[in-house]
Amino acid sequence: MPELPEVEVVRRGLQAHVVGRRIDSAIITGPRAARRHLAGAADLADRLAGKDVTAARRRGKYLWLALADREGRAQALVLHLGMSGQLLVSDAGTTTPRHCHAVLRFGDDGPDLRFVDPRTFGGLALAEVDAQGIPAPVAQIAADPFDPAFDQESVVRRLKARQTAIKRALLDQRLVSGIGNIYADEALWRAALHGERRASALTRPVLRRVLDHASDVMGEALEQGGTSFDAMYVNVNGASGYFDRSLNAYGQQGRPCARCRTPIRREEFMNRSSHYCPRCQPRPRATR
DNA sequence: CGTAGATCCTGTTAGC
DNA sequence: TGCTAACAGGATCTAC
Repeated sequence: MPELPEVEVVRRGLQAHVVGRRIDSAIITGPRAARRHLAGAADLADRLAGKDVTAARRRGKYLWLALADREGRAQALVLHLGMSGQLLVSDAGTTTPRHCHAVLRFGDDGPDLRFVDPRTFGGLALAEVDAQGIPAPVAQIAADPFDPAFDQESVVRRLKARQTAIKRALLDQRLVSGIGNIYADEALWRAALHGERRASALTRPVLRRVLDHASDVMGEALEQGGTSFDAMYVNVNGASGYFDRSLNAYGQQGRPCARCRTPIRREEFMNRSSHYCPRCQPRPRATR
């Protein structure tokens, strides 16, 4: 599932293959893909035509293409991959894949950009940007750990005020962005913390540690994902090698914990799976 | 406002 | 072999 490292791999692909080109036309076929663009799919396609792509940026799991019109006015095409979104750079003649909901065509002879998303949790929207170039829908998203503006002490302060489970807080994109279920479980395993521990009850050093682990695990995934990135195929699965080799908790139920050999457990939490070592990460007492 | 749970969706896989 | 049910989870909406 695309979390920060996978989305960053896609951003780099957009940087390499889309930035500096002028959009000639757009075709938006999936109504759900444009649901965040309130004026509708046809309006979105109209407004994209003729725009220059000036940058490919990211905050957490949100991607956007910075756009400039003929007068140089800035806007942004915000892209979210959801659960299953992919951005493919492919020649216009090639077969359109199943679940392709949007195509950008460019004024040059280069390849198209296609948005493919079977589960349709992702989407595109045109947005206004602020003075820093941040699109309106991204404004309430917190900095991710790789953002120069990331302020760990501020996140720790806010975590100390949260009465909710630490895992839920880590997944709240308004607190710290980029972390999804996989990396939350991995960070909690590394920090030897059960995800249902109350955030406010953890000490500041422990909170710093879990944030550091989240940053580390995503950085390591990015290193591996970045190397297997195919030049012409911008694929959210670029980091899949990481999933095969380096996970200690996520999807490891029944396998021995790498620290203590106790079998990893899987439980339902927040309508999704949580994976943890029952010995290294003991469940909190029934205080919550 | 903070918190918690339900919901959207379809390809893949496990199990009978 | 073929079918069904469970499973995957990011973001948003609603209710309390």
